[in-house]
Amino acid sequence: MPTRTPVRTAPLARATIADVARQAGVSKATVSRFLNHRDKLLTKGIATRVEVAIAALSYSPNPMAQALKRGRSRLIGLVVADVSNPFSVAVLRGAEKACQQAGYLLMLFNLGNDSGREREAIETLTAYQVEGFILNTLGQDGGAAVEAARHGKPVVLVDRRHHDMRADFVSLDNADAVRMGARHLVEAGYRELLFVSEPVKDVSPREERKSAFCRYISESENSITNLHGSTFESMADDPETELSNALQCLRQSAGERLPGILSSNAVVTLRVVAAMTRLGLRLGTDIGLVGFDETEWSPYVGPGLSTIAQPTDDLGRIAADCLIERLKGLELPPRQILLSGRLMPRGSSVPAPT
Amino acid sequence: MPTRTPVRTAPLARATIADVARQAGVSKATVSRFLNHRDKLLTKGIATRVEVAIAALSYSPNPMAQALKRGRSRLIGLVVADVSNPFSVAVLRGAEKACQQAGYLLMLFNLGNDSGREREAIETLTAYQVEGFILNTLGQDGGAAVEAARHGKPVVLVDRRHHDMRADFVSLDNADAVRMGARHLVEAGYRELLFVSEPVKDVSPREERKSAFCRYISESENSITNLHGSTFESMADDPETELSNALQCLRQSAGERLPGILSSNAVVTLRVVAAMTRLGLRLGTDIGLVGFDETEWSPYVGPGLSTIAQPTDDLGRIAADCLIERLKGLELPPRQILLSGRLMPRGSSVPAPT
DNA sequence: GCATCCACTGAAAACGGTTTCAATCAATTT
DNA sequence: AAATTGATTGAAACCGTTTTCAGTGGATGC
Repeated sequence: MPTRTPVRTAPLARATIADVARQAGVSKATVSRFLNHRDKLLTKGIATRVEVAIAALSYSPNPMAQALKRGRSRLIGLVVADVSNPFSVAVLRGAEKACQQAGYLLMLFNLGNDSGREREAIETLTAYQVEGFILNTLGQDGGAAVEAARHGKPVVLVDRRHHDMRADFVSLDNADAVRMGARHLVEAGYRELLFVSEPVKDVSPREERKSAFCRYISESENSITNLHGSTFESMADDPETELSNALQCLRQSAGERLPGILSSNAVVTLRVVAAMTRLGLRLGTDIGLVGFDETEWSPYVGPGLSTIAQPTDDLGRIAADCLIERLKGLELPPRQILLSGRLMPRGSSVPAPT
Repeated sequence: MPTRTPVRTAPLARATIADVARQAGVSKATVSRFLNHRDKLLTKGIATRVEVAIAALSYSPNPMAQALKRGRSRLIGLVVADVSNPFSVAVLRGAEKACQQAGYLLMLFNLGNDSGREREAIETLTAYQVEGFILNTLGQDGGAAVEAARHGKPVVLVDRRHHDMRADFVSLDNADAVRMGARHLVEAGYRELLFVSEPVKDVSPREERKSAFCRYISESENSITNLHGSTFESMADDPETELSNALQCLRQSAGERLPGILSSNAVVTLRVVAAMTRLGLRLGTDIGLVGFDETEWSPYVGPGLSTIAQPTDDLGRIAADCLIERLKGLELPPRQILLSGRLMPRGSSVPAPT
C-alpha cells in the first residue's frame, strides 16, 4: 500500500501567523490570542474563523520565535557522562518520556566521558535557551553547573552529586544497595570480599559505594567470623593486567575463605568477567560476583550475573518531573530523592556445592 | 580545592548585542559584523573595542534569534528507532562527534519503537528549524520524511531505507555481511541453517538480510552437499515459546546435520541464547550461532558469541558528514554508501570436536 | 438621550539578532 | 580646489511571535 500523500501540495515554506491572520481576515494579535488563551477572549465567530484558517494552512507556531519573545523555549538540557553507558541511556529514556508528556523537548549533550567538555555543554545548552538542566556528569568541574544555577535555571542532578550546589538530587540509594550486595555475597558463603571500582576521583557514586562497602565490612567483622574485605580501583592506563593481578592477590589472601567481588558498575563487571576468563576462573565457584547495573545480557554471561538493578527509568522520569515542577514555579529547598535497588541473584554468586 | 568563582559577579541575564554595542560605543550592526565577518569589514580600532566589550560582558549571540533571522539554526535532527538499541546509540555517538566538529548540534528524537510517532518526530523537529535530518526509523510511515524532503530539508537515511525517497543512504552492506556469516557457519560444519529475525514487515535491513540469506542458500545448495536453510520471524506477542518451538523443529529437521543459526540483530541473538538456555542446549556444540551486531558483552556470553560487527561509529559519522555536505550546498544525485561488516568468530560457531 | 462601562479587537512595540540602505569621511583623480 | 571614489559605520527594517495600549462598538445607568 503506497503512503497516502496529502491532497493539497504542502506549502514550501511554513505558514506564519501573519498568513493565518490574512487568511482569516483578522489581526496577528487575534490569532495569537486564539493559540494561547483559546477562546477565552474571543468571539465565537472569530474563533472558528481562525481555527479553520489554521487548519487550512496547517499552521503551527515557530518555537524559535516563541522562545525569543517569551524567553521560554520548552527545551530541557540533558547532559550525560557517556551515552554508551547503558545506565545513561536508561535515564535518558525515562526523562524523555516525562518531558514529552509535559510538552518539553530534550536537548541531549553527550560528554563522551570527556570531563573537559562539561562547561562547553552547559554553555551551549544555555545559549539555546534551555529552561533547565538534568545533569549526569563527571563532576570534575562543577563550576559551569553552579553558574547555570546562578543564572536562575533550575538544575536536577542524577546519580552524580555536587556537594557545593543547591539542587535537587535523584539517585539510587547507594549505601543500601552496597549493603544488599555485600550481605548477599556473605550469606552465599563468600568471606574474602573485594570491591572493584573505576578510579574514584571525585565521582560521587563511586565514593559512596566504596565507603559504604568499607563501612559494611567494619560493621560486620565482629558478627561474622572470618570476614575480610578490601577495595581496588582500576587505573586508566592498563586495567586488564592490573585487574588480573588483583584477582590473583585476592585468591592468595583468601586462603581457605571463598573470595567474592562486588563491582561498581556494568563496565567494571565486564572487565572482571574478562579477567576471570583469562585466568580460567569460574564465576561463582572460584570467585563470587555481584555487579551494579542490570542489563539485558546479565542472565546469559557465564552462569548468569548476579546484579543490583537500578530503577533507571524511574530515576530519569523522577528527575524530569522534579525539574518540571521547578519550572512551574515550585519553591522548595533542594530535595534528595533516593530510590532503592533490587538484587537479582544468579549463578555468579552461587558457590560450588561442597 | 574549591571551584574558582569568576571575579566579577556574572550578569543575571545574558548580555545582548545591544549591551555590547553600548559598552563599545558602536552600533549593533557593527557588533554583528564583527561576529560574522570578523575584521574583514572593520577598522582595527573599532574591532578591538568590540572585542573587549564582548569579552567584558562574556557575550555570546542568542542562537534562537539568529535562527529566526537567518532561517538557519545550526541544528540537526536525529530520529532514532530505539535508543535502547546499542546500534542506534553507536550511530548517535558517531553522528554527534561529526556534528560537533562542524559546529552543529544534534537534536535527538527517540521513537521508542513506536512507529506512530515518526510523523510527530519530524514535525517537532522541523518546528525547531532543524536544517536537516538523519533518520534511522521504522519506515512504516515514510510520508513524514518525504514531506520533510519536500520542504527542502536534506535527509540522510541510516540503516533503514525508504525506496520512495530520494535521499542519501548509509548502511552496512547487508548482502555481503549475511553471506559472510552464513559461509562462516557452513565452513565450520553447520549444514542446517536457520535465519532468525524480528517481523520483517517493511523494515529494509530485515528484508535485505532475509532475502540475502535465501539467495545464499539457493546459490550454495548445489556446490555444498547436504546444505539446507530456512527462515523464522518471531512474532510480537510471544517470542519466547515460539522461538523455543522453532529451535526444536530445527533440530528435528536437521537429522544428522549440524544446525546453525544466523540471527538478525543483537536483541534477537539474546532471545536465541535465552531459548537455548531454557532448552538446555549448548552454544556451538548443539546449535551454532552467529549474530548481527557486536557488543561489549559478546565475548562473554556462553563460549563467546560469534558476531558480525557493524562499523557503527563510521556509519554515524558518515551520515552526519553527508548531511553537512548537503547543507553546504552540495548538489548530487542521492548517494548510497555501503560499509562492510567484520566477522568476529568465537565459540558459538565452533562445533564439538568429533 | 447621553455618559459610562465592558468586552473585543487591531496597531504597534518589543524580543535579539542580521542585512539593506544611506550617510560620512578620507583619499584619490582631474 | 572641486569632484569622484571607496571604505566604514549607523539607522532602520525585518524574522515570527507575544503583549501592551488604544480604539471600537454595544449594552447599561442616569
